[in-house]
Amino acid sequence: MSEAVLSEPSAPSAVPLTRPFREVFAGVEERARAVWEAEQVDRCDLDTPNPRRRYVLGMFPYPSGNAHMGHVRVYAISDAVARLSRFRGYEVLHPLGWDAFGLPAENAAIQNGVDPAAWTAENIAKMKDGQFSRLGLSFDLRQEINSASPEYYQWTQALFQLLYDHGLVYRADGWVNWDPVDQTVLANEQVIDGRGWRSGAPVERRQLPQWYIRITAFAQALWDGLETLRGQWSDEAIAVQKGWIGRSEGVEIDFPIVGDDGCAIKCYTTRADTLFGVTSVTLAPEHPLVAELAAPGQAEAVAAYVAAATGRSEIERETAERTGVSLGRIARNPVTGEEVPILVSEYVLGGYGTGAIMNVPAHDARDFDFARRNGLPIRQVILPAPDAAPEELDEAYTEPGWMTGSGEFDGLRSDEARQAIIDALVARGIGTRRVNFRLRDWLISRQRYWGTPIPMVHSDAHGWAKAPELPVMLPAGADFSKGSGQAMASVPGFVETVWPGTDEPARRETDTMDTFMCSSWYAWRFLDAANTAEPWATQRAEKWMPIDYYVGGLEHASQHLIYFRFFSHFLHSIGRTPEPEPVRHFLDNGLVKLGGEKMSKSKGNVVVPTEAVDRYGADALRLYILADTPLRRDIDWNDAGIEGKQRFLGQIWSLCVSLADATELAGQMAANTPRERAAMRQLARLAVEVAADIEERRGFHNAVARLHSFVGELRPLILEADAGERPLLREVMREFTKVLGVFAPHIAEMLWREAFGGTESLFRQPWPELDAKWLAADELTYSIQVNGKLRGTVTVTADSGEEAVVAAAKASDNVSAFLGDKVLRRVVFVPGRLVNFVV
RNA sequence: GCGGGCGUGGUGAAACUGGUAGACGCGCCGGACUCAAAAUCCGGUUCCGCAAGGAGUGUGGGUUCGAUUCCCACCGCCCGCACCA
Repeated sequence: MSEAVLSEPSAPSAVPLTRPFREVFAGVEERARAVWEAEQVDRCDLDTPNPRRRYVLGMFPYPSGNAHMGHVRVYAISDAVARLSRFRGYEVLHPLGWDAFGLPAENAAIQNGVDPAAWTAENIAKMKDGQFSRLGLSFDLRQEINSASPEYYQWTQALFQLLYDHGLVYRADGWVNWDPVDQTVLANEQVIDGRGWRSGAPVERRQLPQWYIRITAFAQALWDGLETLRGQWSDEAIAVQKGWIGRSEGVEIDFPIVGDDGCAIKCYTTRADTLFGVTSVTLAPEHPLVAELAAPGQAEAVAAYVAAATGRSEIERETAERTGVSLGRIARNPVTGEEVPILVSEYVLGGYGTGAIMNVPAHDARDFDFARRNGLPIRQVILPAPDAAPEELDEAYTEPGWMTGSGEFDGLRSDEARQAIIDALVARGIGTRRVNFRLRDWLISRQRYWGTPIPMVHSDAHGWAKAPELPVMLPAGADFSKGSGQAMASVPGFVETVWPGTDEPARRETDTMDTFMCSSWYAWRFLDAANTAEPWATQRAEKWMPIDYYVGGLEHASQHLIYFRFFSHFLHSIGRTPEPEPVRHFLDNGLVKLGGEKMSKSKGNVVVPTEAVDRYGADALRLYILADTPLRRDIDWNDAGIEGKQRFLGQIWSLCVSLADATELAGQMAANTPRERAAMRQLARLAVEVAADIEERRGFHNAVARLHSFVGELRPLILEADAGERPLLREVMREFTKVLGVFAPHIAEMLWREAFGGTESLFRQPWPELDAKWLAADELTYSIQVNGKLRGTVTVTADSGEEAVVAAAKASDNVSAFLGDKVLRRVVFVPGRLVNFVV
């Protein structure tokens, strides 16, 4: 084998060009990487004066220790964008970092007694040096970050305190999602179908004091910002965000309590048009007035109901029957004056709106069930047609319609009546227009060790204060035997401290932050990873933010991207980043599956990237993973597919090698023969379309298809070329290596140098820019239709006008036969495309 | 239930603003090279038909000279959220 020769970087001419590619690819790739390393080709100048700049970022990985195909897909995409951008004259920031806090490291510590920091460092080394490094990704590792290092998390802590200073952090006693297996509190986004997202255990509800970030302060801004992303984010990604933010417009209505002057229950509704159909008012079990309002005779039943409901898990409550208990009190409908009972039921959510609702069984499916079950009246106030009569309902009528039984509003369309009723309520001071969001504040406390310590101290006398010195170091030597929540407290000397500015005793917070805190601001840290004075210099953010292309899975659209956007909006509001939105183009990629199933170790259906690299090479792997399947769809792994890509690279290899000995072109690329002109046209189109496929159309798979087409067109030209044509064809293939390099950088670099005599890296070269004339064909093929049916084609010179084309079309055999002696009614002429005769 | 995506050959898919449906890949078939095989290369590959021709993008309708693309109704699949009043 030739590896011995190949691995010697000072002997570039030693690449055995005449050997078949599949025998030498490993050496070619190794050598290309050695060259890039030696020449520092992947460096980014963060202070560049170049006005053309691009920030290309793949979501940073969790260092599990094993690179998987999902990583390959993300970085094959980001690297293609990065390399194309460099060719096109941009200074490109394309960094790599590690999302290094999180549960697996801690679980390893608990189970095997290893130090989470050591475990994590080892995994990072494994992934970086043994796995990612073999893919030929153009990262500038001078910007590498590790979110679990004190150099990083001191700034996570500083930003937490900055949020605190702006009133965006608070501590509250609240109902939280408690994961009984992982022994921690979970954010709403981490509860999936009522179960913990990692443990899968049914989540319990507990009331505990926790730290929250007031992301709801930016709910409207986050909602509005989505419209600015249209066309740059997929509709699906925007829809997921909208679902989480969940904006709705409605009205809060006061329902006075009979016999309790001045006390009223506020109910939120988006359906003010149904106000005359209210037959009860229902409070959530968590509603603060429940215990106070319960009539003496009902107090015991109410207390029992509330206790049962609040003790149940989310999943139990969601599937529960629509039971309810009367409080024994009466509310008055503020417009009709009618008296309706007040109940408590667990299907009313305590955390949304006012925690109390008005029940309109006739026009809300849930209220309909509730009324049926609890013997409440059902009163129809909206009819499906203006002349319909109210009738016994089998189910709630929730569509718009025409008003009835609603006093002065009868006969109006319900959507008009809604506004009229709201106006009347507002005018009489018993209602307030109100916008509500589903988005909740972000609970960031975690009863875990392996995370960023929350930099706060507490004293019974003074309450809470920011820890005065950062970082608050995560203490080494934790004892995990009493559970994760106690691990930090177990380290002697950690908890005990003093109240800032005094020598009075105080205690440190022992919770850590949700790891989504780390990933909410990492994009800014890449801009200034070595800064010890501040998390980043503002002028760097001015220069590089927002991210131009952000690559990652759609599964992060609900959590990470909400928090990330929140941080960006906040940072923008205080002048630390130039635009509110952090990401221009979000390239959301699908999964890599095997046999239609998600790859997983437990199923044993994993294709390991390093093994694929061993067998086929990184270039073939990267080319394959971008080919055939559109960006957003899931790939179903297929060995034959990657074999095909290796074969394709072999064809390119031998084709380029066959031209290596042609005379170097002197002067401009001028084409005189038909073969030369054809080659120039192919190259011109390839360069333009591949760039557009990637930058504008997200069509990576179409870009790869174009490479195949190009090679298919060029091969016969090269094989048939005479000696006079070979220099130009050599030059065309030399330019082609740039396009190839976007996807398969190793082979491209080596062909550029070894076959075509490049002296400086391929990736320092400009993108092929050819005269616009090569984009225009000199002949055009028109399709000829008769009555919309294809009857033939005709090829004419490109400068032919309508008359000439129509004449040629009429004359062609097949067409004239179909036209016969029929009367020509109309001729449709589409320039450059077709002629349609209507007879 | 609500929101989003999507239905095209044996298969992954393409068709950018309505204009030659199936580019490109995989597979399959045939051929060359070979004692043979592998590898490689060349050709073919929507369906019916010998052909001329006809049919064809989930189903039914519509708009149009012309519809995979636009509109209406329906069927089916996938994903996300899910008692948000």
